[in-house]
Amino acid sequence: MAGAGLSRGQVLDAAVQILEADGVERLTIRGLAGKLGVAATAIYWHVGDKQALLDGLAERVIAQLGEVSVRGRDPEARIISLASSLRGTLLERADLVALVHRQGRTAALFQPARRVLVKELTAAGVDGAGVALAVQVILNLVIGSVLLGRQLERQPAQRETPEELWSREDAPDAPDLLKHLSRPIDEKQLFDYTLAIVVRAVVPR
Amino acid sequence: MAGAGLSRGQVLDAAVQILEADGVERLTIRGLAGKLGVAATAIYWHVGDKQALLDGLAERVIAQLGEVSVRGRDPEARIISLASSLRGTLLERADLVALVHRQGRTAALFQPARRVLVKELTAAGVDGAGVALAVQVILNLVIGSVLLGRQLERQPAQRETPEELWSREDAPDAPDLLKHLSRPIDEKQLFDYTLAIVVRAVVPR
DNA sequence: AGCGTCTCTGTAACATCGTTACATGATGGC
DNA sequence: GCCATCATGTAACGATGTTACAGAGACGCT
Repeated sequence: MAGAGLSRGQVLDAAVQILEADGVERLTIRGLAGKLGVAATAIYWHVGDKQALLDGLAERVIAQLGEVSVRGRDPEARIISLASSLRGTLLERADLVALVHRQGRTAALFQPARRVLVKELTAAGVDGAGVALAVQVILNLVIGSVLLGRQLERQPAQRETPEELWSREDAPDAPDLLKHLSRPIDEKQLFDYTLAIVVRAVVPR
Repeated sequence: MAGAGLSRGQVLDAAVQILEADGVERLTIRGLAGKLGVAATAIYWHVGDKQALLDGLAERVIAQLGEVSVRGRDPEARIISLASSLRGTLLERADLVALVHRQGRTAALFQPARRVLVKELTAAGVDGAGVALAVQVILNLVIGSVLLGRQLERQPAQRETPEELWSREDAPDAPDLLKHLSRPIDEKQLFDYTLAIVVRAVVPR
């Protein structure tokens, strides 16, 4: 590697790999340098200190994961498909999203989706104040779902399983209720359900 | 301090203080010991390693912040007040909530609220499957809002202000829309709005 | 060719962090 | 008085982020 010369891009690439494979806490300057066959100081030369490294990663994630696609005929369907597919994309890279969040760049990550939503909602006949509000409502739903979903993925052994949290006294004369409460939650179903409610309330028809 | 003898409770108290004053990354074994006028090994004796310390903190936060109160006459108003006040309480200690989240104990933190919600929704006439779904929808709203709100608090200097994110081409012939988009978001208003939509859709009337 | 400058990399060190091995003091029961 | 348990301190290890500093290589200029 020493012969070919290092570049900022290569460093960030390797950092993303470590990040996705081992998590943030395992992303270390020395480890990154080792992966690249280089001394730690080379990292400092190309990308700066660790804060700059994380900023660079966030920037890259924002550029790569921000893109969205819309499908569907009516505004309601288009908005739902947008939010749902965005959630799916981000959930596949939930660790990267968490990094962006930690770096305080969440707003930037959602900017492309925000633009599209503005367009769709305006086309649907929502007025200025309503658009600004509705856009944020929908995006909050997405980011909330992603941040929560990440926890369920990354920590497969939640301390308490749903079964342990509920006892019979919580649902005195309703074994049916208890059964439903103890069932693990299908996050996707939950999201789709909430999304449908919100979009239906926000989009005029 | 050395004369009185140290206790696990005192250690956790001091840890909470550091946590709220300086943030997680500043919570260090040596710093904690120093604050207590004690050697680092004393911490290990009383609470174990750092993982155990964080677990203990999460446990304490869960016990203290989990409580909820409900006010209002009809089920809809009671549920809204519950969710809204829970959000307020958690937002005041958003760093502690983030810690609980990181420890994978989010479910436990919300268990008291979950119990109350189950009761309220059942009283409102929602059936088993509906209760399980509605409870989680509402709580996801709360935790999502808290996790997002924390970022806005803790990092007062978001990299991009709302004004910088929008240019005139985003709203070609609608200066009114652009004005609304550029305005900073009132998170509380946003939450109340979404909450009202969701509760109205979930509670039969 | 000689020289200087700029770019890039390595060596070595510093402070800080989590953690542990080990010794030492205190305290109370026998 | 003696010993076991409790509680704390000293000193060290390895890992981390970071920096000072030196050197290699390329390139242009005289």
